[in-house]
Amino acid sequence: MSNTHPLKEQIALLIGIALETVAPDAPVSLEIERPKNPAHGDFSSNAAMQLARPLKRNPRELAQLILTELPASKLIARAEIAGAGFINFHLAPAAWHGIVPQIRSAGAQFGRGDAGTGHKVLVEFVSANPTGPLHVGHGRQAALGDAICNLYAAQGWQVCREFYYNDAGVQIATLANSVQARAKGLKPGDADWPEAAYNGDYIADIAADFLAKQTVKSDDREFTASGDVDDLDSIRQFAVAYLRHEQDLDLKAFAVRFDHYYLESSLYTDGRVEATVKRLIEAGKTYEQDNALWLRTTDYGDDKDRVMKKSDGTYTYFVPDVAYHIAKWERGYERAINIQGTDHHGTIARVRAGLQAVSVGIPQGYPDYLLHTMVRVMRGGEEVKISKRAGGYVTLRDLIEWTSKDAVRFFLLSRKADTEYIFDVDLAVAKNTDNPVYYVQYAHARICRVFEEWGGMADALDGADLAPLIAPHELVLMQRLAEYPEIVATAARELAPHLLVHYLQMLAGDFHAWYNAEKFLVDDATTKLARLALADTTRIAIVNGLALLGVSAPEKM
RNA sequence: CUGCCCGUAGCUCAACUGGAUAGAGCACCAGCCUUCUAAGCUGGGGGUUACAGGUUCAAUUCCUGUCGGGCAGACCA
Repeated sequence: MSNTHPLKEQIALLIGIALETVAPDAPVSLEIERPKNPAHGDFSSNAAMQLARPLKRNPRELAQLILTELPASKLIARAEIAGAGFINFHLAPAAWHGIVPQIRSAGAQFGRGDAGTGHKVLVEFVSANPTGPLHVGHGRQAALGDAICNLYAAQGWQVCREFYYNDAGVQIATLANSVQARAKGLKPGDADWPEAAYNGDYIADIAADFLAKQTVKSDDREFTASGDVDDLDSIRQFAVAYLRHEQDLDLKAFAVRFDHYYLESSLYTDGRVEATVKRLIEAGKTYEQDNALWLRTTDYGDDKDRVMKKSDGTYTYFVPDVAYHIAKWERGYERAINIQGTDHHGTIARVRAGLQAVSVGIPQGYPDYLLHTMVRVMRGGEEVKISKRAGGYVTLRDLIEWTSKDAVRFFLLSRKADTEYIFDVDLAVAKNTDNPVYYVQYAHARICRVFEEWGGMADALDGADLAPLIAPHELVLMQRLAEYPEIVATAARELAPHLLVHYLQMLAGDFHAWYNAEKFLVDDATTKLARLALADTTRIAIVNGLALLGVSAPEKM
């Protein structure tokens, strides 16, 4: 199964043959479009307009020549010239019927492609430091990251889902101090409470478990508390393990899993940071000034040079970041995608500069970044800003508990990453057409209900005569279904799952309209089987599409 | 002050990366249930694509400038 439009390619082929005669030497980028206006046919080509200038001829005349040379095909009902020189193709209904058995035999494979076979991609997302529960922004990352991984896997890529975190920096020290203060019985606001501290209630929970000498186990570590309030190292390790476990629970509730956790501290212990600095110095891209070591990031388009090694001898944060990305490259990931908040955009230029400066063959745009904006939460007409668990922010788990995993995923994926999103909790739990996730799932449930009512075996639909499928609603639906593989491919390429969300809403809309206009389980057996086959095709696209988004497709609602 | 992102119907967003008359949903108005889920569907009004130039057969899309919003701009992470 390819990831292109099943019919578009065939039309392009026909035009290509005609062009060999009309304009054998002129370079034309053969793009077949699907016109927005149905009157303009099913497909259209602007080849004649592109050729008008190089050939110095009237585009409509060229279009006529192309039409004359176009090989005959059963697919095309008629082709005509329109507007400034568009060639519009109206397809025969039988051409659309062809996609139904094609999709049904592909089944779960429908929409998958092999463009990425043999290639490895690493997607880094969430990457929250273990200093508190995941908030809604992490939720947006988790939804985006998981969907993008699914989309790439659907194109044949070998995907690694990676969670990177700082387990030893300033913030972890703050965490340890906060837990220690709680363990000593202090509370936020007390005179001795540390100035830089985390104030959420969860800190008190950690302190209590630490004193009780509990053991905590997370996906990537396990630790038993010493219970000694003066043992800051034990407190730190316990708190990190505790919060990693909390985050695991958050991720589990969201049905997101990671293949690998990567620790910033490991970059120091395994010598990668030192090695990176050495490489940069040897490449002549550094200089010393004011007792600090600087990297000439301005050679690679950055605004100003950046300090790598501070005058106190420690490294700035982007040095391990560069070392980490060299490691990604050396691990064989020819493509790396980082999903982060827009507040990180300042780091892009310097990380890429560092990767270029080491000259180890890393391509210029490595890694890719997908930056997302803030999520605000509305409930009962008011913005929700605080939560019981975390204090200052709404957590991912709050949101899932108020609504559902499916709604949170679908909603957070429904907008381009770079637009701000307002999450409407009331809408997410609504059981009506206003709620887009419900609308799509409901279409699926309706199809399942029809099949239950029918009671036959899906196999009976193989080879069904599809000639009765000529109603406008049916043609629209088949046209929509044929677009699915392209949508998946584009959503992957553009790192834009919202395209798929949008598509599924359109598909569900087409189905609901058809369902309302025609009864499927009619007396005429041929018509009945044809309609059931098309409904089954729709079911496949909805199930496959929702699966890529990490959203379930219930059979009953 | 500088850099990046954004600006499309009253609201929330699309627009196949330069195509034809800029599309959906919400809200508003008018309709549709002896029917496989009305938990749904059909129709209608609503736009100088922030503004001004430019590039070309064609601009919401690309370039320049202006205005408005978001995020950054430490030897912080």
